Amino acid sequence: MNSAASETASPEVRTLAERVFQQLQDAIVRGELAPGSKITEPGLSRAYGISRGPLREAMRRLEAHRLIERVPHVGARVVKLSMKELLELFDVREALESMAARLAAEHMTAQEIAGLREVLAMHERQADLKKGEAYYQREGDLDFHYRIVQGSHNRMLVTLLCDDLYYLVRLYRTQFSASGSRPQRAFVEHHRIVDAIEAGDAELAELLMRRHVSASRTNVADRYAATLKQEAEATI
Amino acid sequence: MNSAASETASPEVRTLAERVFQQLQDAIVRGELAPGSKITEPGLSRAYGISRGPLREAMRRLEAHRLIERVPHVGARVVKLSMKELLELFDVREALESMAARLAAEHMTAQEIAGLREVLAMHERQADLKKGEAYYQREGDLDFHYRIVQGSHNRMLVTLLCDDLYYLVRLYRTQFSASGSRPQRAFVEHHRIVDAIEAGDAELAELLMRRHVSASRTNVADRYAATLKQEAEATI
DNA sequence: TTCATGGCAATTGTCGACAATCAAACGATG
DNA sequence: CATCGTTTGATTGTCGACAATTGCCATGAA
Repeated sequence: MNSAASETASPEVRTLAERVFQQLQDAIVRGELAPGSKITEPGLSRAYGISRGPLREAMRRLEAHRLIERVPHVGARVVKLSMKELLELFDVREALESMAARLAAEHMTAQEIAGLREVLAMHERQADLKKGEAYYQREGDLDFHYRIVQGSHNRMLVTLLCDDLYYLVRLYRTQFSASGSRPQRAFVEHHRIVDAIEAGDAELAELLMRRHVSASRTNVADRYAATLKQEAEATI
Repeated sequence: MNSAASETASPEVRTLAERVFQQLQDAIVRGELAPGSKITEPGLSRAYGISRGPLREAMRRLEAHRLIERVPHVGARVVKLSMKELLELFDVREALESMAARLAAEHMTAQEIAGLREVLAMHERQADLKKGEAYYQREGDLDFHYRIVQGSHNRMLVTLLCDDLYYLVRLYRTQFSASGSRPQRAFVEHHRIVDAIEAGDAELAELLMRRHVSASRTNVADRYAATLKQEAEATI
């Protein structure tokens, strides 16, 4: 099939619009394009060395994924998540991911469950080695949730969460420079969720995932409140 | 502001791409474009009298809304919902709408609740007058759910359900020529949900909505199974 | 008859240019 | 000096044309 492993890397990025879409998506999620900053078509066109045609299609897709906001005849800017919208996102995640956990408990294969345990073990190892570095762990956290969603075997759910919402979650982590937060408790909760899934206890898996996401939500909200308070004290 | 009420009707369809997007969306949902049929850019370009540029952007948006499926360098065709995907859609709706009901019970204003009761009363009147005609009722059913989602005051939830998934629901109703189905029970369930919302009982509202959507799901599945059986007998 | 191969037509992807629209800078006027 | 209208500059929306890729069809060989 493929003689070498180089080439254009990704599996099927046949079109320019597709490639520049992924590049822009990455740039936004990684914070290289500042949130709220205005992006112009001629500017990006020059920066990426392509015409405005494919670029506009890429921007349409970014808009559909809620990574940029467009106003007709005015322009587009990178989304700037407010705390309100972030909490909204958590509500949606709570609803969808608890459903995903329920379906995962019903449909996940033994092989998929084994892979899930593997991920969990790797997290534990990392937590032992470098206790401070929360970055890898956070990426791994997303990987954990990712696998459960995939385990639901519900294509629509997978698309919604993995293709749409998870990019927003990652975007939040860069925009709010989300620090680690409660690793031990999260580990325990993850373990219990996997146990429930392995036991085929759909109701329990759903309940635990719901609590897990909800706890994460309140944790974020508390942290944000603390940050606000801290800023207020600093300006006194 | 506006001297006459004619013009191009819709409030802010300033761009050609926006207009043709809505027209295509309507045509697909209403079944005028057969499901599974291939749509070509030159064809639609001629049919709607516009260039391929705006048309491609409209098609990108249709793809993002899962109303058409595109393959690079090959073409696009109108989605053809399978029963599996339809049941998946119901699972997602169950998760999101139960959450919406919970939030609605917490955040809906007295005015919004009054509007909801109005919708319910209108349904009852219609059910009394023309008992057979289920079409209006089905549209009204969507209106009922629509208002509760809006009442959640969660913008992300509103976008997901009203802008994305409800078009798929309507598409299913045309593609499967979904007949009325269980009007009385649905009425009762609707009433109880509104009661719970008005009482501010979030947990109950969530539970009732979950059951409501779930019951609708099993109803659809049963009907489909009956249809399959009927077809099998016809071919004997 | 069936399968492989080559060419051909159609469609998609991409580009550059023109027209419509908006935002801000500038100047005029009360 | 503030406010409003005008003008200018840039950006977005739209269009037609060219290049690249795909699928089909005919032709020929096994």
